[in-house]
Amino acid sequence: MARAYDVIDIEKKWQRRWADEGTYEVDNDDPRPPWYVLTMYPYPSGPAHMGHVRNYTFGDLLVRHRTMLGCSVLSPFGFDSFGLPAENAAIKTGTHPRIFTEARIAELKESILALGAVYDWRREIRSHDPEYIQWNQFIFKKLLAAGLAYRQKAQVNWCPGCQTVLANEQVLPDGTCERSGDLVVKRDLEQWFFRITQYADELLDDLDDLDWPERVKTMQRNWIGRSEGAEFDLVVEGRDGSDGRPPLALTVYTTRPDTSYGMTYAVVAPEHPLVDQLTTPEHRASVADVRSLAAASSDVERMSESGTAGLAKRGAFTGSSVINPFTGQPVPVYVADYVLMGYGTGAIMAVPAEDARDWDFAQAYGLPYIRTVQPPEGWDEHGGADGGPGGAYTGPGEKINSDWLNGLDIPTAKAEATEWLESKGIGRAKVNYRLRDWLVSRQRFWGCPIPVVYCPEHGIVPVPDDQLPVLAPDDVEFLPTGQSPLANNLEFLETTCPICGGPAVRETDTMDTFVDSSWYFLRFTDPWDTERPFDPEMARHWMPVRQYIGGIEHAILHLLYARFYTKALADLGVGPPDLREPFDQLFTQGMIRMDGKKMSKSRGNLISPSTYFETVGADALRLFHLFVGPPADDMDWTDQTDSVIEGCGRYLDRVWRLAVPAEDAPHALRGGELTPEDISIRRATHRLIDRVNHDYERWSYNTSVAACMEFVNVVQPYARGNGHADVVAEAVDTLLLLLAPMTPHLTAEAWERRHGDHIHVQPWPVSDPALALEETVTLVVQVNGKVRDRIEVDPGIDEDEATRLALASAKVIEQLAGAAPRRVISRPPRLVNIVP
RNA sequence: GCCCGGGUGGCGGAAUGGCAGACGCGAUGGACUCAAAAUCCAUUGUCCGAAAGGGCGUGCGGGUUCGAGUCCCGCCCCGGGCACCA
Repeated sequence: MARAYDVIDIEKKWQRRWADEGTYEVDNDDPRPPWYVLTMYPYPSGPAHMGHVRNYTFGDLLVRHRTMLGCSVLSPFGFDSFGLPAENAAIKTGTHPRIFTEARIAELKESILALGAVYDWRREIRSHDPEYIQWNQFIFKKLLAAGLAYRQKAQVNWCPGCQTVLANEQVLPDGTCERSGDLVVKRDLEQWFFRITQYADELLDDLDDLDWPERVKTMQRNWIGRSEGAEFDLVVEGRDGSDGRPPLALTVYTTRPDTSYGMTYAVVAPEHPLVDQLTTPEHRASVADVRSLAAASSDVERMSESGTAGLAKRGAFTGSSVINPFTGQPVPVYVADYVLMGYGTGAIMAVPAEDARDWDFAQAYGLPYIRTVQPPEGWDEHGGADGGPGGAYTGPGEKINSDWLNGLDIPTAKAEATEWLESKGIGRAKVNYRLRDWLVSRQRFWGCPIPVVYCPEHGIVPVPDDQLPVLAPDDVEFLPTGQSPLANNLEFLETTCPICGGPAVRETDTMDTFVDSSWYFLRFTDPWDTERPFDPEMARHWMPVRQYIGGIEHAILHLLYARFYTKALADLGVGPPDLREPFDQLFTQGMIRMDGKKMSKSRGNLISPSTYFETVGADALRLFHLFVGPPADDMDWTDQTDSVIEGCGRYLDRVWRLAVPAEDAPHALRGGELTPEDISIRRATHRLIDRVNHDYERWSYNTSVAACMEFVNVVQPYARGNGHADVVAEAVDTLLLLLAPMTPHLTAEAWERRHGDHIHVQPWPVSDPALALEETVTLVVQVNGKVRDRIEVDPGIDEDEATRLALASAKVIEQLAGAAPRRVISRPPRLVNIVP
């Protein structure tokens, strides 16, 4: 489309100037108040896509707006440059991941610059740079020394197609690999973990004070999954030690100790260490079947066959019984895969009457149930999950069939039962979490090496600080062997023990890339430091990040890990001790969909921003993303989207023509006294400032754009008619300032042509409260809630006057037809409602 | 199954319990033009009406209120998250 100004040249010119002049570079001793805004650093996958554009448009708007408000705004950028795609590309093409990654970084950086988003590039961080690796490894060693990093055997996700372990988030909900589509299997490997569970309570409690979307906080709370209950021992029948054999007991965890009188059986997980001791000879075969079936099936298979039918082959009686300490009676012990070894104690007391899963299992195996909570009337006739009779009842009610607990409510009975267990010395109150320790080792090349060596004499030995960073050699072969290429590189592998100097081997695993992203925001505050990861004083100066922006897909993993790291670093003395949370406010923008699916490279439904940079320009594309709807909402990219983007370009043309009139344009502007029309334009100008301020504060950019559009609709005819020169100048300058954070190039160029200086170093406009007040207000007159008349009134009108005016309205008199109003609701100056 | 969001014109979306549909896209008509593009002006929820004007309208059914898109109760549909966590 033909444009009113030279979009491409002007955008290039200003992008160059911001870079050359260092407009958005801030020093750590900047005297202005600090304000840290950060958009999640991206994985460099090539040129920016629309999701990036949307993201960085919001971030850039904040940077420019806050700068105009007089803050020193820290706006850094970096690249989350380690990761599997680069390594897979290396396996495929033989190109070293560094070469591949740095080419992608260059492409992404170029499109970020073309968008006109501004950063202090002096602070750029790339996770694969040796300096970042060095401090990443330094922190790992700190965690290791503090016992927050440890090594243990664990089940991990293994993709046979990719010949590598996968992160949990790379396994799709159906249990397949997101890349190859192969079914992911479990493998037991010795792995490195971070002890995030040590911070479970703090991670949970501190959520309350964060200015984050409730949705994200809820997701984190669920993920941490704190549950309170009791743990207690069930003595195996005949194994109380009286016959000379050592006593044997099964420890179970429950959140419902109050239901103990309803225990009709117990269950152990197939992997439970006591299964062999519990299983009697005649049940060995069926128990072995359950165990092998459980070992061979994926989580998905286990879940898909739940319900009574599926359960039939997924459990078996062990032949043993345990004594319910509450009743003294024995109940049978089953092995079943609906109990997980990884949670609680891997064993449960089963109460079919008050637990749906136990109910299903009991139905399948013909086990009895005893209700210990009185269900509501009619429950056993039609209260079941399928609307049929019975079923587990998990609601509130009075305790029954429970001896001394009878008559109590559930919370009281829980407390009483726990106290009883404690007094008898067979159990205790116990808090459990769903949250597991963070598995950080990866059998990959393109990641940060874990800085330890293994010495036959001294075991795990951290690499001394003066030998950091441990860098991977370049001359490796990229083969899909299921091991990091490092394991086949003897030069890297073989080393000496830092303690004894004897032969030792290096760790060949690398760290999860989420480790890299767990503290990069701290490094940004002091990226030049060569003595430590960052100076705690610099972190104290800038942190916490005032506004963090990113996708909802990071609601749990990255945001939880970064919170954990911030707390751990504070405790380890690396970060400021009082910095417990990294991100003050979080904004999660909506995603862009196309044909109902998320726009992404892997789906091949990307729309490239670069074509828009070369046609309508970055400003129009930015304005579109701000205008299209609430930033938090998802948006659909459709056939009509291009028209809307062009509409944004058209609006910018109108702004341009208003701000920079063509030489041959008719100039009818006048001077002299201000007329009432002039004053009403001034009022509109000052009201616009208030509106935009209000909308910026609540992230309502679509309505602030709408307000600016309305304003041009008013000012344009005024300026073309007999407008007053001063009034037009005030209107246009204000508009340019308000638009500057949204469309930085056009406003900069227009401002320079009008004033000769730089709009982005101007102060944000301030409205005159007297002018911003409305001159007259439309009083809506309703009769019985229906609008019958509108009267222009003074904004300061009182109740009686409003009532008087309303009752005097010809329309009202007609509607009332002589009858006296029964009631008049007067809400000056906006509304009067007359009830006849 | 549980927990969040959300259902408003042809479309994207506005609306501290107080004029529903701001703003934009699209569409229709007009001005300018030899013509087109661009630009500018006007109309644009729906029904009745020549018009003035009036009726109906925010997923469905109830309720609270002088007044409900907005608050409450019960449903339906769409999107997302979690899902053997005892």
